[in-house]
Formats: sequence, C-alpha cells, structure tokens
Amino acid sequence: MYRTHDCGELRISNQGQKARLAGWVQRLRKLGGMTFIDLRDRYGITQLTIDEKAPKELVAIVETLGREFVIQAVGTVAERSSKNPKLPTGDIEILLEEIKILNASELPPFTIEDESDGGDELRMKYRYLDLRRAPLRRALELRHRMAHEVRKYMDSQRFLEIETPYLIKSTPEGARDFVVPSRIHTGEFYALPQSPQTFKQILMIAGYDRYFQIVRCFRDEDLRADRQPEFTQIDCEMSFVEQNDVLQVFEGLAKHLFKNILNLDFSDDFPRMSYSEAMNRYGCDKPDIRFDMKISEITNSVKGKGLDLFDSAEYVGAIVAENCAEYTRKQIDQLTEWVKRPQIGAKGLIYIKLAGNDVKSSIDKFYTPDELKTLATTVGAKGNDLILILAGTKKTTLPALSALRLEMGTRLGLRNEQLFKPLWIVDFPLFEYDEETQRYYAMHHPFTSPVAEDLPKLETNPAEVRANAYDFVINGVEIGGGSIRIHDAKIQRTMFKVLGFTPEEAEKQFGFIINAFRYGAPPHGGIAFGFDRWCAIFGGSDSIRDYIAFPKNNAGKDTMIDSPSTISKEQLDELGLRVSD
RNA sequence: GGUGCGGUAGUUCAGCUGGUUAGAAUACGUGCCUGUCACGCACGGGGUCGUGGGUUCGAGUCCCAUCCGCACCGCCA
Repeated sequence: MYRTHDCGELRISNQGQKARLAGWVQRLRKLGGMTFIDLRDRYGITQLTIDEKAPKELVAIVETLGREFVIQAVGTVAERSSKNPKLPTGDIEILLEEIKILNASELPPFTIEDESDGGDELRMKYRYLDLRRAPLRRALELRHRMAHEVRKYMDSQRFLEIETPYLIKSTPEGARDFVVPSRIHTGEFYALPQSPQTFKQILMIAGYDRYFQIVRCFRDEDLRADRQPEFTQIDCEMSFVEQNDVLQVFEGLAKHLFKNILNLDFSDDFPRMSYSEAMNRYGCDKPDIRFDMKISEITNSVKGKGLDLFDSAEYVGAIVAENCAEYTRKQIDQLTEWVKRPQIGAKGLIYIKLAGNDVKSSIDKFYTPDELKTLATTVGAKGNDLILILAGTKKTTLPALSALRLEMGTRLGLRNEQLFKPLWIVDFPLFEYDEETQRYYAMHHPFTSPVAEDLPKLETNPAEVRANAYDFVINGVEIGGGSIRIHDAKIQRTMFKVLGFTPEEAEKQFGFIINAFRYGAPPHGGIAFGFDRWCAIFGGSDSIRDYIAFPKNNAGKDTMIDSPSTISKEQLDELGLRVSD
C-alpha cells in the first residue's frame, strides 16, 4: 500500500497515529539541525519534520531531495509546536520515520506555486507541471462539478444523454470545418462536427423527446481568449415544446448550477430582452446588465446647429457616466484615444460635463449652455455626470458605444465578478444580409423557425422576419443559444430558397435531414451552452484556457505535444493526399 | 488576412539619447542556523540580449526581414 492518507486530510484528531503518505516535494526548509518538507498531492499539503536525532540513513536521503521529487513517507502524526493557520493541516506534522524516493525529478522550469513565476508559453509547454498548481486544479475541479450537476439536473428532467458521431459530413454554412481524409474512400473526407445539430433533430424525429449531451465540437476559425478550435457544449433538444417551454427548462438548469455550484439563489425569472432593445440600448446582442449606463439615441436632437460632425451623421448616441463630471482633460483625452484605436474605430469623442448648474463641453461653440443642459437631461444625466457622445454610421457607432460603455463600466468598477446577472435575448432576426456575397445568411442556422406572425414576409421581406431564437447571456458573455426548429417541409424548402440554395443543392447538403422530416417530425427546439465559457465565468475568469486541461495556444497549436505536425509520406500516400507548396 | 504589444540569466523583468566588464528579484549550488511554513544570513555559478541582414568607429538599444508568444479586428450559421 502506497498510502494510508492523502496530504490534505490529517488533523489534530489524528495525533499519535501512524500515517503513510505519498506525494511531491513542494518545498524544503532546512534549518540546520532540523528540516521541514512540504509534501503535496491533489488534496493538500502536509508538513514532514525531521531533526538531527533521526537515524543517519534517513537524514542522508532527505539531503538528496529536490523540488517535485515523488516520495513516500511514514511517520507519526504530532501536534505542531508552532501551528500554521493558513493550512488545513497546519496544526499537525508528520515526524518522519521512513522515507523512500519513488522517483527523482529534474528541476522544474518554473515554480509550482499558486502564483507561479512561469510565463504562459512555458506553462503551456509543461502543462503537466502547470496542472499541479492549485489554481488550475481548482478550475478542473469546478469543471467536474459543473458537468456532474448538469447531468444530475438533466436526468431529473428525464433527458437522455446520447452520443452522436464525430466523423460526419462537411456542410457549407457557418464556420469552417475540420476535415478528416478517408483512407478507404480516397479523395473523400469526413468533417468533425461544429455541433451535433442535425443529429439531435433526427433524434427528435426518432422519438427521443428529451436529449442532451456534453459534447466536443470543432470549428476551424481563429482563436481568442474565449475561443478554442475544440470546445465543449451542453447540447440539448426537446420535442413538443414552444420557446417558453425551452426557456423554462433551461432557466431551471441555470438556477440549479447557480445554487449547487455558487450557492446563489435566483427566485425571480431571468429577464428577457428583445434583440432590438439590446442593440438599441446596449449596442450589442449580449449586454452586460450588471450596470445601467444605457445608450440613448440623440440623432434628431443635435442636428441643425452647424456642427457638421452631427449634421452629416446617420446616428448620434450617448451614454452617461454617473458622478464623473470631475473627469480631467487628461482622462477624457485618454478615453478619446481609446475610442480612436482601430479596434473601436471612432473618429473622436464628444463630451458634456454636467456639474450642478455648470456645463462644460467640447461642442459649446455650437450649443448654448441651456441646449447642452436640455440634451444632458434628455439622456438621463443628473447633477454630476459626464455624457459621452459618438457619431457616425449606425452600424459602426453602436458597437463603438457598446465597447465604450463596457470600458467605462470596467474603469468605474461596475463589473463585479461576484455578481451574476443572467439574461435571455429573444426575437432575433432570422436572416443577416451579407454585403460582400449579396445574399442572406441564417443568423442562427438554416433550421431555425420564423416567428409565426412574420411568416408571410419570409419571401417578400426576409430582413424583417424574426426568428424563434434565443440566447442566454451572463454578465455580457454569450453562454448559450438555441431556437425552435422548422418541422414543416414546406417552410424548410422556402428557407433554403431564401438562403439561395437551389433544390438540388439543398438536397445534396441536407438531403438526409430533409428526408427525415418527411417521416413524422414532431415540433421541436433546443439550445446549446458553451460549457468552457460557463465554467470560466463561474470561476471568475475571462479566459477559458484554464478550464480546459489541455488547451491550444493563440495560434491553435498544442506546444506540449507539438501539434499540428506533418505526417509521413507513407501516411499521405495511403490517404491519396499530396501537400502542395 | 490585418493591427498593437512583447522576446535580455532556469524564471519574471529593468536596461535612458547607441559608448568601458549587461543588472535586480527569484530559482539553483555551497556554508552557517532546532520550529520554519515566501524561513533567515553569507558566498557562488549562471547570458549566442529570438534569428538573419543592415547603418555605425561602436548595436541589447536604431533600420529591414523573419520566427515565436499574447491581446484584439476580420472570421466564429
């Protein structure tokens, strides 16, 4: 037997017991005649103690120890004469009687501490060492508990977890596919699923009326801090439901997780906001509603005073930063530079400071103090506020205002990590028009059903058709999204037509599901959640990488195993592939 | 595909307007130390300044190219 206890469990109540522990040497503290060893495993740290009265052989072995050696230790649990309140095991120590080096270790390239001295690059290359650190361990523990609670809740709601294949068929819509060459069928390819979308709908047709799966999905697009090429979804589908049924069930899931992971109670229903309200008042489809600072459109109130910036603008919008009237010229200049960065792309920033009766502005040559005060009041400013105004096209200015709003929220400390504000976004448009290719694209996916009352406009005015689609947002992060699907073959055909597919193309790409729809498809709908993101936001992090055991770096590489990599000529030949230069 | 920032000791970083022998902290090694827990003290080893080219009497520092990393834009139904 390697161990009788783990490194996190011994307490003062175990005093006098003999214990056998195994783990890694976290740290050695040699004080002349006395040596302390911090022994670490997944469960904690226990101090081993040896003094000069110990047998020579024992002292000799301790002399050879180094950081991250794997050892086994036997000794008696004793009360410490100086306790460490920072450790759960801090009241006791093990008086070493036997020690055995199970494996030596080379000196690690960075320190295995909560605050490691290693940079990102190095920690990725030596991921197995990074994963020994408590913050990473806690992240993976959180992920495990999340997955466990998801399965508990879904099971309680009579959902079946059913696996769907990873080697499937490439489809043209949406993200780029990862592709896998077929050896048996030279020149043909599987694609890895971007989501199990079509399979879960086919499961509905097969009568499995409540399906879910915690499933890996793949998208061959560029990475971000919150985007990996392979990521995990909680994928769900239900039959005989309308939008409200789906929202109810999965609001239940969210509340279950809030309660059982974070011990937070949400008695009220989550708010629901229409897509158009989100866009008009927050400038984006995933607003952070932990703070107010809504956007006000002031296009019509500012025109006609000779300020060309406003007169020529399609859209003028403002936000109010409360109690910021004392912002200095320097701070405002800094904000101006911030909005002018290419990522935001605003041409400039107009401000109005309202401090009591005093009003100051970068546009006071064009507007009287009274006009400015009226304007300030219209957008909701009170006594001591700073109004920030951007102007331009609606398409660029709203997102810029959204970014500015979030930046101000961050600067003013209004985005508390401990506070969680869940939100449903509903009534998305069904289509998005792409200027470049001059055609409509499904905003969600081509199986999303239109809102019934908008059906007549499907062919005549696609841009105005709303979808039976919904997103789930927490603190400005898109956590999930879904829709009620089309189960009527006629509407599905019209949908493909509007999307520019000929019946032949639709048949080739989606024939299998169109066929399935002919054999009694029930009304159905579902949702999918980004599991990695949900874990990250519950863990209080912006980056999902710490919540994935083996993530890829910014360029989609795994530097630990050095992938992607070339393959041998034999492998290429077998697959009938040739790499061009 | 694009923009910005970065690459100097094992590690994290400093290094001014180009100028003698490139520093700090930490890690590591040695010695001293019996209650430490970020132990302490002293001493020590440790560098192709990412790579290639250029400018210059002289380049870690300036210029060009290139590779790598991070963040973002595009992209992500």
